[in-house]
Amino acid sequence: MNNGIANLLGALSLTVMDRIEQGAREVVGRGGETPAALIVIGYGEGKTNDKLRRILGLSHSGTVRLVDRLVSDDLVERRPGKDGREVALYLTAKGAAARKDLLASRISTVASLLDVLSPAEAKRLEMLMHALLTRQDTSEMDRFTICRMCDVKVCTNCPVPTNQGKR
Amino acid sequence: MNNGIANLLGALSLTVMDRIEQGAREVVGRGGETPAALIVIGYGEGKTNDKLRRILGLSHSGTVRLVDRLVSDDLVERRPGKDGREVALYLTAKGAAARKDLLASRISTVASLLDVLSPAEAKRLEMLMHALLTRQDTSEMDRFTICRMCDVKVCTNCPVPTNQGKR
DNA sequence: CTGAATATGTGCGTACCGCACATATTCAGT
DNA sequence: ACTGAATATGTGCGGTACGCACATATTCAG
Repeated sequence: MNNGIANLLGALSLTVMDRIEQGAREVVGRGGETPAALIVIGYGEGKTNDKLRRILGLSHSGTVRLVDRLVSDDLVERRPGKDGREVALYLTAKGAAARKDLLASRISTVASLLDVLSPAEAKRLEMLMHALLTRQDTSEMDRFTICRMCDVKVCTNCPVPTNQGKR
Repeated sequence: MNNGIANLLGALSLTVMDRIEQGAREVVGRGGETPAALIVIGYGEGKTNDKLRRILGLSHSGTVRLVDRLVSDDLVERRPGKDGREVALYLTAKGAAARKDLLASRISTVASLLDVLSPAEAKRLEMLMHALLTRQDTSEMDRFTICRMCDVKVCTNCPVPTNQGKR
């Protein structure tokens, strides 16, 4: 009977995402999965269109149009990939800057919610969230999708299983 | 320096909302704020269009079109309100059933994520989340917006401040 | 009784995304 | 080497979700 806790986690997650999305929209002027795409592309440069698609959980055409928007905003470049079929996605200088702002906005937004906790409480919460994520079954919970907005600079000791390899 | 914790909470919130939204789309066949609207309308029957708008954080016209969709799906009825200008929104029988499914889907989805925690861990997490929400400054964190997807049936001891009055 | 405030509805445009289809490249098997 | 399957991308088309500006109807304050 975790229903009360589930409701709490649902409400908390809703407000956290409301705030993150609002901040992201202010930074890049776009919504949906577009901000996440910018972060994912910068996470591993030269990423292919199809890998991006799977991480974001979008359809193929949706991803192409998303990249179209990023290119028209001068945030992303399409370069020829190793394989003649592939497209390699790279951030422009403007895109890298926007990505940096995006990550900073996300962290500061969420951190401001956490400020009401004492250091000891924050530490306990951290351990519980860490355990919660570590113990999930990764086969159905794709780690790149979970981490698609993460700032690896501040994420020491990532709890999501098998997050070592770049692939 | 809550940055590591902030990143964890961001990642957790993202996956929680991913799952809730996916379940909601399967239940009502719609996305965006439409599922939340169904829950909010059922939360206090006879709600006016404008109150719904403020809770969902949408524009006026966006709310009108959202209600149009709910009406065309036979989930909501527009009845004349007390004030001649107002419209009173009511759930149809189909709408009430869909709302119930929506809430059940949300709770079971989140609860399945929580199943990896021991009862003691879950209790600790509950207390921390409760404190986190209770201590927020409600003036900028509208409580109805936070709770717009909550199931009041399972939310005993709601942490969001001044949640007693209906207004 | 007149103007302001409130509440709703509409025309129009846009962002975001999926389905079906077309095209180009690579790979496996005979 | 050649043919079909698999892979990766792009496009036509449509639908959903939403905002801005405007129009309309009702209520309220002076």
